[in-house]
Amino acid sequence: MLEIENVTQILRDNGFKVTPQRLAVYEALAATEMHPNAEMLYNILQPQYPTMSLATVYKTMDIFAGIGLVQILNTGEDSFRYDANTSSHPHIKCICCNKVADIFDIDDEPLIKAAQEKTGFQLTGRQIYFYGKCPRCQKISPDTH
Amino acid sequence: MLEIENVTQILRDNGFKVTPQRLAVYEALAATEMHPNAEMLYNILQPQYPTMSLATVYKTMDIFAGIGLVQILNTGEDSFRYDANTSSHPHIKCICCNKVADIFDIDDEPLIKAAQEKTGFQLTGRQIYFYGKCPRCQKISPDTH
DNA sequence: ATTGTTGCAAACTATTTGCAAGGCG
DNA sequence: CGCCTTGCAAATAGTTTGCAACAAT
Repeated sequence: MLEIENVTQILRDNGFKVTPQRLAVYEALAATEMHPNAEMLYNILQPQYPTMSLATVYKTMDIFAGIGLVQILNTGEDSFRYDANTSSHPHIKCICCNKVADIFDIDDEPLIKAAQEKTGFQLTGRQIYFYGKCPRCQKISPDTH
Repeated sequence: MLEIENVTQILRDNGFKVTPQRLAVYEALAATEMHPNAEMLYNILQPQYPTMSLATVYKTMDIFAGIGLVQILNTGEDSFRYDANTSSHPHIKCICCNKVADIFDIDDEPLIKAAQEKTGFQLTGRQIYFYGKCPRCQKISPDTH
């Protein structure tokens, strides 16, 4: 969730060129809450950037992930999703509508500390995913699942 | 981590036939702690079951996951890993040697409860992955990462 | 001017599927 | 014996790569 100037700066600092495509990809990701995968991003960008290619989206996300501008989510689907919020927050996915949401303001420190102590690992990251039925889907189809 | 008789029973109860391949796949998975992906399982089984095909491993894991005999792990690799222990325990992966280990006896209830309250979801499952450097790799290459 | 980037198409890889032969119930 | 399963090969889908034209520095 950075300003374009900051994205520009971070790209330059890491030896990458600043291109309209890269900024557009970042803006599109930062502007949505849907945690899109590469194809969703490509479809979002298509109208404004008709020559944008899926390969560019992938290459861009690869670079962004490498320099800490985005994080990659594995919710168990066949494709990766992306999040412009790089803080290590848990995510939750509705098993009915497939929406992926953030969970902020939840204290996972005790769990992390316990994991570190139990395993002796030097922890560098984590991914926490919850699955269930969202409030909306509970109303629509209360019985399924 | 069930006995073969139990696996047999569960397959039958769910209307699936009991075949040597299915039992072999289950045994191979239950016997290892490496959290293998389909290809690793295939390679493990190959010597004893030379006609075993990768497709059979995939189909079998699909059935097993469906009837709760295995769980599928997404550690962020390009392939899924499998675990014969279907309890919802966290996993930890070494970013150096890529080993995936279980974390047992860790209390994730508070986090789950908090997630449920924050989101209003009816939770049905979760996946918790930690990443870092294992004790062994810390000794071998203390500086990297 | 140099070097990195784009965008197309082709390559690649994990997984799934169609189908004929075979095996379980 | 009927139907499900196997195992091969082909298909599929997400992602990556090669490369020539192009653009950022």
